[in-house]
Amino acid sequence: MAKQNPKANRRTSITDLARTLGMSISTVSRALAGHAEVSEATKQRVRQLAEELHYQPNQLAAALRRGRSNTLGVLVPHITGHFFPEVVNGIAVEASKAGYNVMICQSNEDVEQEKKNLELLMNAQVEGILVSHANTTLDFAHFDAVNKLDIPLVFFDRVVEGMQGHHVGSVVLDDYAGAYAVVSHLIEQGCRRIAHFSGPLHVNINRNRHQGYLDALTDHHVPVIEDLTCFFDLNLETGAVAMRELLQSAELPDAVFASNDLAAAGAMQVLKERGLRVPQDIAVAGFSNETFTILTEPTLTTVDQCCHEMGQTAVQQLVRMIPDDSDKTPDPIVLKPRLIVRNSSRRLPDEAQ
Amino acid sequence: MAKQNPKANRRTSITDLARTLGMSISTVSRALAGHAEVSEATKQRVRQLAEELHYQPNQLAAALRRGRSNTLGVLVPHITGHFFPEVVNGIAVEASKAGYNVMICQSNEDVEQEKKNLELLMNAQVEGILVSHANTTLDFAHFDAVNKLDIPLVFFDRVVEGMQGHHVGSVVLDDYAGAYAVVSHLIEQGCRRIAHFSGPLHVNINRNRHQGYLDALTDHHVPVIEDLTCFFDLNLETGAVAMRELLQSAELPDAVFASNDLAAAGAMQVLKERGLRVPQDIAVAGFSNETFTILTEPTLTTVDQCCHEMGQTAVQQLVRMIPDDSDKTPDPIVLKPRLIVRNSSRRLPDEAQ
DNA sequence: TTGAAAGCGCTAACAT
DNA sequence: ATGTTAGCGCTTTCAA
Repeated sequence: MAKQNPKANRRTSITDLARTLGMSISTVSRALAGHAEVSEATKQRVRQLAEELHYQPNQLAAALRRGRSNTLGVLVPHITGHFFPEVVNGIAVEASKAGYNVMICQSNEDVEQEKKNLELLMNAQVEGILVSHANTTLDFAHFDAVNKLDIPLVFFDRVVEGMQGHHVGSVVLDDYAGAYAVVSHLIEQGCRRIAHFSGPLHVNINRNRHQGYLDALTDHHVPVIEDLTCFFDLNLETGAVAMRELLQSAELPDAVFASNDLAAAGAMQVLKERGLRVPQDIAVAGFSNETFTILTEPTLTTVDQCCHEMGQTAVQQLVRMIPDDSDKTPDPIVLKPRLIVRNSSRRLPDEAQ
Repeated sequence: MAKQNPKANRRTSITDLARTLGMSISTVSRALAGHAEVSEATKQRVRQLAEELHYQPNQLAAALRRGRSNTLGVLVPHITGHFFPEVVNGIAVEASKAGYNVMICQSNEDVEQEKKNLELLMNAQVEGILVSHANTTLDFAHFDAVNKLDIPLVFFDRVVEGMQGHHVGSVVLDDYAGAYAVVSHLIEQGCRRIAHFSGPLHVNINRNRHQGYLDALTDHHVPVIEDLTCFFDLNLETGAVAMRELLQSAELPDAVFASNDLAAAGAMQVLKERGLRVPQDIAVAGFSNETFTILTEPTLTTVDQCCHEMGQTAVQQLVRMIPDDSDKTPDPIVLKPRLIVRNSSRRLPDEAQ
C-alpha cells in the first residue's frame, strides 16, 4: 500500500531540504552551520526538517570542498598486547578532544604493509599521521613521500633516527632514565651484583636501557661485571633459560634487571623452582608495567611507560603541526617513565615511593 | 633561487597530470584505473608521470563520486585490555582483505559518546558498522537511525537483544557452551563440589555462563548446591575476597569456576596463601584466556573466546550485507569457544585435549 | 538576510 | 582509443 520510492536508500541531502523548504541550498547550508547572518526563524525551520528527515551531513563532500578531512591517521605495528592498544587509546581520546577522527592501520610488523597503509592514509586525505614503524623497517623512504605532501608526521615509541627536524615530530620514552631508575633502586636495596637481561643492542630501546644500567652502576660506584649481562630476545622462555644458565655461575647475582617484564617473569619462575627467595636472595625487576606484573608472586617491580600519555602527547604535537603557518619541525619529546616499586625488589621496610 | 610555488602544498591531481601530458582527464583516470580500453603506451606515460609527481588519488573525491566510501566503521567500548584489541585486530585484518578501510571509535562505555560516534561514522559515509555497545546502553534508539539509512549493522559480543532480524547481524560467543565445557571438565577430573564465581545476572554473558554451569552439573548428576555460587563484580580483589569467605564454610569446595580469569587468579592467590594445593585440594578454572593465564602458578585452565575469529566473522557477515540485493537479515552467528586445559585443573594424567 | 553560481577531484555515461 | 560533459554534496565567494 505504502508507496515506496524506487530508490529509497539515497540519503537526505541539503538539496532535498532546500527543495522542500522552498529556499536555496546556501541558506540551508548556512543555517545548519549556525551562521549568524541567517534569521532565527529560518534556522528553526531548517533544523526541524533536518531532524525529521534524519538528515546526516556528508563529510566526504564537506571535506572535499573544504580541503580538510578532519581525520588523523595512525599506523602501528599491531593493536594487540599491552602497549599499543593503550597508546592508541590515548591517541583516540586526545584526537577526539581536538575534533579529529582517527583512522587506524596496522602494519603487522611488515614493511610492505606499512607502505600500503601509508598510501591508504594519504589517499584518505588525513591531515596528519602518527606512526610507530614496523621493526623490520630499515629503509624509510616511504616516509619521505608523506613529507613531500606536507602531511605532518609524528613518530612515537619507534622513531626513525635522523629524520627528526625534517617536518617530523617524535615522542619517545626515556628508556635510559627508566633503566637508570630501576638499577639505582636495586642498588639502594643493597644489591651489588646486578645481572641484566637485555634485548639485542641494534634496537635503540635496548641500547638505551643497557646504557642506563651501566651508568647507574658506575655512578653508584658499583663495579660493572661483563658476565652479568646477557643478550637475547626477551620473552618468558628465554628469560627462564638465561636465569638457569646464570645460576650455574660460581658467584650468584643478587638481583636481575630484565629489559622486559616477560623475561623477568621467566627468571622469577626459575628462581622459585630452585628454592631461591625473591627478593631476599635475588631481587628481580622488569620493564613496561605489563598488566600481569601485579599478578606474579611476588608482584613485579617495573617501569611504567606512560602509554596513554604518549598517545596524548603525540596527538598534541601533531595537531600543532597542522596549521599552514605552524612550526613544522618541533622539538622531539622525551617522556619520563615512572618507576614502580613492588615486592620483587623491596628488601628494606617502607621503601614505597 | 629555486622558484617555489606560492601555493606549493596543493596535491597533484588528475587534472594536473592531464594538462602536462596534453590529454583529457578521463583518459588519465582510465589509465590509472587500468581500464583495458586505454593503450599500453598511454598507460605507461601516465603512470610514469604520476610516479614522478608523487600523485596520490583523492579517495574523498572518488568516494563522493562513486557513492561508496570503501570504509567500515567500528564502535567498541574501549580498545584496552585483552579482548577488544584482539577482536579489532581480527576486524582490521579481514576488512583489509575485503578491500575496506576501517574507522575505529570507542564509546568509553558511555552512551552519549556512543551516539556521537555513531553519527560520526554515518557522516563519514561508512558502508557498514560493527558495534559492541557500551554496557550502560539500555535504550537502543540510536541504532535505529543507522538502520533507517540502510547502513548494515553487525553487533558482536555485546548484542542488542530483540534487534536481530531487522537489517542487523550479530556474532556472539556461546558462553553457555564454554561454561558447560569447563564444568564438565572439572567433573571429569573428579570434582563434585564446584563453586561458581559469577558476575551479576542482568548481564546476559553472566546469565549464560551460569546456566552452563548449572546444566553441566545436572547433566552429570552432580547436585547443585546454591551456596556454592557467589555473585559479584569479578576482578582480582573480589575474587580473593570471595575465596576467603568460601573457605570459612564447614564443607570446602573441591573446585572453583570463575566466569572471568582475574577472579580465578585472585582465588588462586588466596588458596596458595592458605597452603591449599591447586589443583589437588581445590581445582581452579577461569574464562577468557587472558594473556596472563599462562603466567600464573599453576597455569590457569580457561576458555578461549576466539577473539580474532569473532572479528573476522563479523566482517564477513557485514560485507555480505552491503550489496543492495543482499540478505539484510542474516542469521545470528554463535561461535564455539575452546576449552583450554592447563595445570590449575589437571588432576588426572594426560588429560590434555 | 537570502540566492546564484562556481568548483573541490573524481568517475562514468555518452560521444567521437 | 580518447575526449566531452555532467554531477556526487557541500561550502563559499559574489551579488542582490
